[in-house]
Amino acid sequence: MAERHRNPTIIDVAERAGVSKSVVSRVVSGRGSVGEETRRRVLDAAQDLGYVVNAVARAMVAHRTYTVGVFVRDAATPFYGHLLTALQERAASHGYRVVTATGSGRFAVADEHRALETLVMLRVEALIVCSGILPAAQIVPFAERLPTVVAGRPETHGSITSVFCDEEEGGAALADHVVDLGHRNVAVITVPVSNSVTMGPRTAAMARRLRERGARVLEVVGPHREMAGGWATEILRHPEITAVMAPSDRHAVAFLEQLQLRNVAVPQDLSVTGYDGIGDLVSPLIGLTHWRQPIELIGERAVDTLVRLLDGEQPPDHHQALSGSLVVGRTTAPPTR
Amino acid sequence: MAERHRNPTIIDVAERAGVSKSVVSRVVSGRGSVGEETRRRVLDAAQDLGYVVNAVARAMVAHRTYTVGVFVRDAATPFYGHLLTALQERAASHGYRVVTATGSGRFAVADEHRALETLVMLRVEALIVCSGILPAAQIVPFAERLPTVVAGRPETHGSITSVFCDEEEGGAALADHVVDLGHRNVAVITVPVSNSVTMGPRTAAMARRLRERGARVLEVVGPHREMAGGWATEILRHPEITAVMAPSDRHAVAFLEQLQLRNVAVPQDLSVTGYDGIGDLVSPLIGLTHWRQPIELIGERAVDTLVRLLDGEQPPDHHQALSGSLVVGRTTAPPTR
DNA sequence: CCGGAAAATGGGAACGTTCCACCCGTGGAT
DNA sequence: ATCCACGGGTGGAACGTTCCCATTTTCCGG
Repeated sequence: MAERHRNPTIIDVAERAGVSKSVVSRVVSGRGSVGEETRRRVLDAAQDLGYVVNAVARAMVAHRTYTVGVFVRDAATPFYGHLLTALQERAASHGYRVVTATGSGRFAVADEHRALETLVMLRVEALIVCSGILPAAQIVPFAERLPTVVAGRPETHGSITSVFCDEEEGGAALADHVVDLGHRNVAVITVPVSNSVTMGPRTAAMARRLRERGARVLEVVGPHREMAGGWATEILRHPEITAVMAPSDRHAVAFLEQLQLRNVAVPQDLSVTGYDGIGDLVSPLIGLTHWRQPIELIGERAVDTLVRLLDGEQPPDHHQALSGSLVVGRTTAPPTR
Repeated sequence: MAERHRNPTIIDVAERAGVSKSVVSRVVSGRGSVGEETRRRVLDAAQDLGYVVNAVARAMVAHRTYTVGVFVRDAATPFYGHLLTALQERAASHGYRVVTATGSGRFAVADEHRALETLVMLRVEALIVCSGILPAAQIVPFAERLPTVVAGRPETHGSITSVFCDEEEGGAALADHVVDLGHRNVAVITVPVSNSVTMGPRTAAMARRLRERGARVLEVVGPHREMAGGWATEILRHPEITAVMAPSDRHAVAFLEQLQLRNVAVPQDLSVTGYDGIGDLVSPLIGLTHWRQPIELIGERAVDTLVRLLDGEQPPDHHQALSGSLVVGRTTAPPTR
């Protein structure tokens, strides 16, 4: 099935209006000149028949789809959800459509490769990759084929342009904030770089700066948020710890839940920091101290850069590092012990 | 520009493999029989040339795009973000791709019409409309053209199938919960039906059930979350009010923020309820009492129904009302006065 | 060793546009 | 009167597939 009533074509309209298909094409595509009277007849005929241009046929002959492909590993997370929306809107304002391909929930390289391949099949004109995980090696073959921008994380490979928020800066700023408050024994929930190109460097930066400033650091390895209970147990075993730095807002929230269950008061007993700045949803009410990434800006810049590449221009910079900002909430305070 | 190096075609592959284009077509599309040795040669040639099937050309001749169009008014809200993700994943599991069209931020009917028209241009095979606002009259002309499912809200128009979560049930259940706790003076932040097909009925149901159960109801009209300060001022002017019911989780959170600013303790001074169940992000930590809609299930059902329609079957039901569930958190308690 | 079915291959039309080359009047400049 | 430019119009090729039909090759039983 699924072969519905055939859509009217340019030829049907031409017949009804008593002109050739060329004229109809010129009317609907807006290029070339057509007599006023004829134009009106064509428009009427199109209206009567319910004619709508077929973008598929148009794309085929024009060799252009006005579509950019977005690969996002997990659109369900708020960070990527926001980013996706920003990309979509900005692309639309440039006259491009967005097709999204998602990797599988499980981390399967083959699967992600297939998702990217699908985008190529669809003849997207450019690629935006949003994934803190997909390794550069996977992206390069596609980047050689299509203009590609990696959004939300730095990417050092030569042929790829990336738009991101400097992780060092954020990690260091948060660490400074914590040390400035007077904390000397801090736990950092670290994520191996091999696990996330974003969270790895940022937690590394936190730990480094903490140490530079003379604080003692307890590193708790914790990529998965489900392990928050484990972090809590381990951290609370060290009573000297007065502050905990999480690799993301979501990690921080998961950890806060655990503290709530254990009746640990925040920020009296323990200060907690996050990272990302996902939405106004959590922040104001919970008042999480965090480093805010300008998600919308990242999305806009990524699309703008891509459009420039599509127009044959060189992007101003291969690595566009944007600045975030420190948001001081109510989950951090001077230590009480 | 934007006319990059031409992609290799089936013919290039055929030449290199020393066969006709028909053979290549059969190999890459998997239909028809090809000799083992030949198949290998073709595959090798394709690999060498970096050939990837052109879905545009394929769609043109097959009259199928394997694409469904999703119209969502504002993808940035968590509710629709979740729904979108669910739709995307379910569609993928059926072999369909998803193209999203977004209405403008401002409420402009013309704009939304154009967004839907774009989807028709792209020859999506079916339509999923996610919008608590777009009126049925706007949808009908498209629904007559393409199989259409409205997701997330009831739709009474005959030719449209809808998958939603019964608003009456949720509103009533929440009202029962509040009355059962002993509240007798309750404020409901209502939304006019003209403003939202979902929030209107649900707040109406809340108010009705409250009255049926003998409670006094103060209706505060408040479609926009930015007005939360106003609601707080008005409600706090009525000291007899001990509970407040919001039309959505986001409204509830905005209201909670205001209460926090005014040092009103929840649930001691005031009980608060939400509606939607957006993500595990807010709920566990804030512990908002709310009616949970099965967002993923709505998405899955919507896609499944659409696929059935595409296969020429009749959907089991024009209006698929799903059940939500009451989530009792820590923002509601018996009144203390 | 032959007939014939089955498997493998090739050629061409079709899909719905756009674009190009061309044609036909009309009217102003030469 | 002739020429040319130009607005307005026509028909056909091309885009990259798939599918149908014709043709060739293979293989098997008699």
